Amino acid sequence: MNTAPIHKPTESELEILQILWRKGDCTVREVHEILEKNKDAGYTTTLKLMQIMHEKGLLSRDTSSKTHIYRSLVNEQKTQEQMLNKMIDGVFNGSAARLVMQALGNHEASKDEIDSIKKYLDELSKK
Amino acid sequence: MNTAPIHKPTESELEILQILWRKGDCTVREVHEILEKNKDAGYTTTLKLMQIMHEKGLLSRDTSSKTHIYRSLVNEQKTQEQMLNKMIDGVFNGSAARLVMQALGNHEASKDEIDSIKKYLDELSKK
DNA sequence: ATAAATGTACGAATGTTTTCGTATAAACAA
DNA sequence: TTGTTTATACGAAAACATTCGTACATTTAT
Repeated sequence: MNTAPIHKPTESELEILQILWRKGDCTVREVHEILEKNKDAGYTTTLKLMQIMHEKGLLSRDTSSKTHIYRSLVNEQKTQEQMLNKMIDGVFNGSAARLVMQALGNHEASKDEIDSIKKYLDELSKK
Repeated sequence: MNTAPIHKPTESELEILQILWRKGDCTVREVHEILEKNKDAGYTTTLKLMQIMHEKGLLSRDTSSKTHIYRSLVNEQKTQEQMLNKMIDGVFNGSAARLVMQALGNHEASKDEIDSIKKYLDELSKK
């Protein structure tokens, strides 16, 4: 037990979390500027979203200076895990294998990727 | 190009689609009875949901008899594909391999599953 | 024939997420 | 100093999604 994911993040919240996971701590403006590239929303929308996420306990923030700095409180791996499991159970009839094949089939995995997966599978087999 | 997914299905809609994918064409009652096992909602809720899905073009229906029969108009594979791609790009930084490993690591894949994935990977390698 | 069961239609309440306008304060530049 | 830019706060509208009640029609059983 590590992070407490009482609220599962919404779609928009996930976009923000992703930015924070990649970039580390950010101001609202920094997040907004990245968001803007793919999306079309006002600054106060992003602000509000992040404030709500803070209320929900998804983000912490440092308010010691005027410009607040936000940090993700939810673990990237855990979140990935949750979403995947949900998807496997819900959409792939509980078969991780089917999900894996679907993923690899489409996403044009590179040779290196395939090799690393094979290696990983060998490890799993041993156990 | 096959199915036209103008609206991406919501969570509830996905539950219904899954039933239709598994069972084939169904009446509202059939869907509802399955839904009820995991969920707690009234019959008319399911009805309304399916009517809306029909409006959206997610389902077709045969109204020739009093009891309407619904059919999914969206392709299971395509939908899985869409959801996966979104997840890979959005949550796994574009790396199918990372998703795959995460999926296999947690979901306690069986020996058979692992073998079938290996076989699949070998096929992919050849190309 | 009539009552009970089963069905659809549909409006409307509820709940949730997303978006934005406006107020206000602080920092900054002229 | 005074205006401009850059922040936060926050209420409330707008957009969706979910749930249910009620009306009404059609079967079905008595």
